[in-house]
Amino acid sequence: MIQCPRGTRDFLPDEMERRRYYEGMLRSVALRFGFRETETPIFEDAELFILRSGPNVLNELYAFKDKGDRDLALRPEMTAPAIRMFVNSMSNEPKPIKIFYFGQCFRYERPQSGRYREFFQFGAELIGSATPETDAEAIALAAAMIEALGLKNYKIRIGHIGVLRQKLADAGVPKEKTAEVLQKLDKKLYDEARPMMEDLNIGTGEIEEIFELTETVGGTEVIDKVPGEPGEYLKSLIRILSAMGVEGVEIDLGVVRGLDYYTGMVFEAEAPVLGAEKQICGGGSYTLSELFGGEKVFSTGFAIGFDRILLAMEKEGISYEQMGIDAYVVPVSEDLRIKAAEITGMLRRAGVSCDMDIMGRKMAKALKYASSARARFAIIVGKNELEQESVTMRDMASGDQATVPIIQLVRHIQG
RNA sequence: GCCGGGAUAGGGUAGCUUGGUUAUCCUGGGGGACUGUGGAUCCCCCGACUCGGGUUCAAAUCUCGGUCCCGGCCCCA
Repeated sequence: MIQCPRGTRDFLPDEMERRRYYEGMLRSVALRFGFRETETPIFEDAELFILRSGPNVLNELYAFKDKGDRDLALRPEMTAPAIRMFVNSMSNEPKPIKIFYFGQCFRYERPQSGRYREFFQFGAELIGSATPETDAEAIALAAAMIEALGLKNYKIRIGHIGVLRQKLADAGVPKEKTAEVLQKLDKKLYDEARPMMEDLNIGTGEIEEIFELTETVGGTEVIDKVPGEPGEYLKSLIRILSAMGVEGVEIDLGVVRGLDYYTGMVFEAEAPVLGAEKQICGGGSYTLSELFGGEKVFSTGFAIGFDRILLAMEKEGISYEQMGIDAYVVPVSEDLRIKAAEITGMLRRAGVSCDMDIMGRKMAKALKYASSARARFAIIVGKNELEQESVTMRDMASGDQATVPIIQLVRHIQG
């Protein structure tokens, strides 16, 4: 038996229905915020992902050559494709550009809880604007999406990469070492960061100050401790968020978001129920367009890990009620199958979701099937009722039955 | 890439320590008892030892390897 490749999944009808339901929910929230949906290819020129990434990214890239000897890669994320699309064909559109997308991404990683090799992301980008309002829009959208799904236990943490970057630069950390130091600071590996900075002749006092900055964590009141322009920026960001009704965010200057294309605000959301892989959302402001041959344009974006957030909801006990169909048509006897087909066709044309027995089952088994198909009504087509151009309509939940003229059937089902 | 735990019908499981007839039970699926009424009962049927090698008279059971799953590390655009 052939099974699905490691780290991938089949989605059976019940689960697929649930996923589509919540996906639709996210989509409608994004639309409500004035974002418009886009879609980019699942594979791209490998260059697109290699340009801005370090060796780790490369190791986990699903890259291959096609028959035309082109170097391609399955997308590991969707921000780069979105910006490529912007540079290719949207750069003359009125700003700001607000887009969102949903789709699968691929990373060759070791699967574990909430981590797959094929996984789904729901992301949004605001392109061409660099105001605090822009960042607030992104965070507010992320928060509204998480709220809409009904997740209770989550935390949004906002940082500003400019603070640490500035501090490191002032302290004399050379540009090419910055990323390395930031990486250690992100993980709070002070014992490793300290000798690294000592080697760069950074004074002990300054190292302590740097460490202190990464420890600036807490409610919005800690903003006062954030120095300089970033502090002012975060202040106005929080003010806007609060005006929009987004409360309870945390400030955490230790949020560094690993990679070095972020330029200012960065944020993450996590759901503690998930354990090791608890991050459900991440984003920030960045400039990428010039890397892909466009002008330098400021953007803010984020992505929600769809699989993870669904997992978190499950762990919180948020249950999803499966949909059923409106009606299941069952002929009483063999000679009425054509009549049943006729009624089924009529109902379907009228927009009633409707199914009928196609296995030649007897009535008892057909009703049983109707029940497992979650039909609201069974439409029993029998000789006696047909004499008055009627059928029996059975409420599957209550068992109540009524004789209904065929011409009124649609109305009865929809009412 | 590293560490640990696993894999028995579609789903959930017993058996494995101590190798030995036809691999247990529940559920599910198909048909029937019921010729015009479901989720009840009874009967019949379908359906599994993850794959490959080794030890042995004999392997679901012991052993080695592959694959996949689960938890964690690394990483996380």
